[in-house]
Amino acid sequence: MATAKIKKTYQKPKGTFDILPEDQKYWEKVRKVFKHIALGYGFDRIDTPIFEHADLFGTSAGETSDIVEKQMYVFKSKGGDMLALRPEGTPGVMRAFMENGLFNMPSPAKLYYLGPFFRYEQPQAGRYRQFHQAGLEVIGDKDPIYDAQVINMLVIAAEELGLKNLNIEINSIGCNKCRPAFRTQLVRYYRARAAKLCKDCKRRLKENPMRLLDCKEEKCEQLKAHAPNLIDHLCEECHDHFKCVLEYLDELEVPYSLNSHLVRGLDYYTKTVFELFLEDEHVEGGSEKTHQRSRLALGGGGRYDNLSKMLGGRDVPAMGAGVGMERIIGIMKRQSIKVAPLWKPDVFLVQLGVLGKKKCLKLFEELRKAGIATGEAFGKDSIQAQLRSADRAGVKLSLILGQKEAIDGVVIVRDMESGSQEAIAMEKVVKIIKDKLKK
RNA sequence: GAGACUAUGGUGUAGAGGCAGCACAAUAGGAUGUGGCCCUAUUAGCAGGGGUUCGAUUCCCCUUAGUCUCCCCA
Repeated sequence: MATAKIKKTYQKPKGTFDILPEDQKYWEKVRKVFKHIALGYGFDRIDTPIFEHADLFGTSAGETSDIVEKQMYVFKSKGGDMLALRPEGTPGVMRAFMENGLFNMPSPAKLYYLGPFFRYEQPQAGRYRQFHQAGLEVIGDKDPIYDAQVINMLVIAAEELGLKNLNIEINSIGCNKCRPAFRTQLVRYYRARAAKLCKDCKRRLKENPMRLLDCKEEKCEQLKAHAPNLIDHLCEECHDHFKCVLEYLDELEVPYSLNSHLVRGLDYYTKTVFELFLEDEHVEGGSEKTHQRSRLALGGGGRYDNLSKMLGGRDVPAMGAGVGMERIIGIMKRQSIKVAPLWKPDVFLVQLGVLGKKKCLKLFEELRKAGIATGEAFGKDSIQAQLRSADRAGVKLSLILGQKEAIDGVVIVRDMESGSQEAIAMEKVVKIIKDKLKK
């Protein structure tokens, strides 16, 4: 596909991509919808650094999480500090919240962000080493109503972008009170059957037993079926919390399904965890057409009541979510969801001769100030070439300003569809064009 | 970290062990001031390295990149 035109060492690093002009409209659309929704729910924007102290992520996500173990870009800065490109958004936002004393703002703080994140991985469908996420965080309130609202916002945003067949998978992974007991039971269950586990799970059993629940190896799946169930072991508080979340989701008519094996890979999560999926059905090309049904994760999140304390702060409950922008855009493209171009000229300015060219420069300014999208091909001097450009730009009207017209103080307005032309006095051009475009 | 497939102008493609073609796009023109259709010209390609061969873009190997699966997730 893309052919090497430049030296290999100058080419883009693996897992990165350029967002070319033709794609910008999708990005702009996603950003716009997300911002609009965030504002509609009273969220304020926050931007945190692209890199942070590596420990911030290590402590929050857990040293044995995949993200920290093998996906983080860590580097030593000149001062000797170990820094890391942010692999996700939540720790940075929580850090900013604590560091800037945002708990003194009206509580809870409702924050949103958009930006690039970095994880070292094998690139594949919708997965890059530099990717973009849009995120929401509600910090400072433990009420389950925010769990539901944040989840709902993600669904609303996806729907507004034209995505269909969305589904939330949701689970509760308990809190510091109930999870340890559950974990003990889980370990006991699996230890008795350790011989049947895949090699990854043998490791998980020692390091992070909760993750045993989302292994997809067949033999582990079989064991999972009879493993102790998280939801049966929630303490009263967690149980009630979860029940409330589900009731609120019902009230909002958010489509969801329970998934007792959803645990998510980060240590800071408590209680509610969820992922947003799109059930995508598409036809694979090739000689034998096969209907592929795939579940694509668009985003996810959960409650993280422990994070603040893990980072050495006071006890601050919080709830957050994020979506992957390239995944959303990928689906928008695959489903041919129409997005309006960012700019399309309404009129085209055609200039002829030295004097005409000069006058056009001024006329262009007036048109632009009046909010009329104006195309031009000032570099071309032949009328043919310019009209050809006008045609390709798909404008309704062309304005022709040549030597003769410049002297007479008029502009020729040509209707590109009918081919009819009329000379209009320079002073009236802007107004008349505005009227014509309205029709 | 494990595996599968792919690699021809900017894009999409054809091709054969012996001169690399087509379409689209781009650029310049087409009786000196009028677009679309059309015509002419120009620009531009076998990912990189090695091997087999008289000769390799074609066959073989390696590298790289891309796509995809597992893993994990966004």
